[in-house]
Amino acid sequence: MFSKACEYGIKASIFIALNSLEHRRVGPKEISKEINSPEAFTAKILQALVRNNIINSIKGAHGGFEIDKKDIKTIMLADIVNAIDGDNIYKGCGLGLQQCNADKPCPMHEKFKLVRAELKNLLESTDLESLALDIKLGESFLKN
Amino acid sequence: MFSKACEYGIKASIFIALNSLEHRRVGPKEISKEINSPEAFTAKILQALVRNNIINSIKGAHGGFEIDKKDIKTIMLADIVNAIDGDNIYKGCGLGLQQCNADKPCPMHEKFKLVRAELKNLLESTDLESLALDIKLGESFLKN
DNA sequence: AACAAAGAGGACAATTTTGTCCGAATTAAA
DNA sequence: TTTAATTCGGACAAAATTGTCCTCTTTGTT
Ligand code: FES
Ligand code: FES
Repeated sequence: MFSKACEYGIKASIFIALNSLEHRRVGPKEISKEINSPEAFTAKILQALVRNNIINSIKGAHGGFEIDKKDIKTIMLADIVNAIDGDNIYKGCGLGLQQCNADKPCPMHEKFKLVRAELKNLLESTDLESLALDIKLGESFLKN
Repeated sequence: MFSKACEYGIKASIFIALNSLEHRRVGPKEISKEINSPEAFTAKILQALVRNNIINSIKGAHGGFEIDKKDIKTIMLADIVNAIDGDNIYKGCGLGLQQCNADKPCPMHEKFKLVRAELKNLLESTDLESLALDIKLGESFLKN
């Protein structure tokens, strides 16, 4: 469904949000440990999230990654997916036609667009804060 | 969403079904032309579909690929996806946890399982015949 | 029997994705 | 001002996916 990079990006963002709610900065080492991902690769993805203004980085000693507290509830999963995997999952044809076009649809178009719309709605309506709070309450987990 | 191999496999199966309804066998050359896919790679995927008993192949002169007419309405998209991409899209965790487990769910679990169920339903309830007939009626297309 | 027209299968190549490493730049603290 | 902790960026490596090519086998036709 999502690329590995995107999965790591989402989980990392949630973990950073969780910590930012408690004014803690975290680095790639701690993040990759908590989300069970390769450290160096995760660091690359964090860089991409920084470039896309989803998370902030503070360089130097006592640095790390954080998210402005006020932004945590306005950052949606869709923002992260878009930054890493692009918008193909929202807009692309399920059978890989060059463009999904209702005027010249692929055989799956009518049914597929419903699934795609539901996925889009999920991603656009889910914010980082609610996901972080679920973790905090022990109702969900970032690794198993 | 699906791998390229799976996209080609679905489109090829629909095209073969369409022709089998009219008692025509088709080969990789014609198939790849009609679904706009690389010929040799498509041939590989066709082999896999044969091994999975989704399509039949007839070797030798006047050979080609076909689907038993009586099977066309009972072969579901899910069968093809399963044969090529496996069942991860139905059963796997959206955030890549080793297993989707409601007792130790990832943060997306509750919402994601709904999308996944809808996708599963789509694939399990859509048969090759209906897709082939749509093409025949000019209501959908295998390339653009 | 010989030939031609197919699919089967294995080896290989290109591309993309995933992952690693290391040096440079930045910053706080001693 | 030195040092240590940290992110940044580029080069590199490994693995998976996508794609190509060539030979073998099978089978209908002559
Ligand atoms: S054309 Fe394929 S999903 Fe719309
Ligand atoms: S645990 Fe992630 S989708 Fe179920």
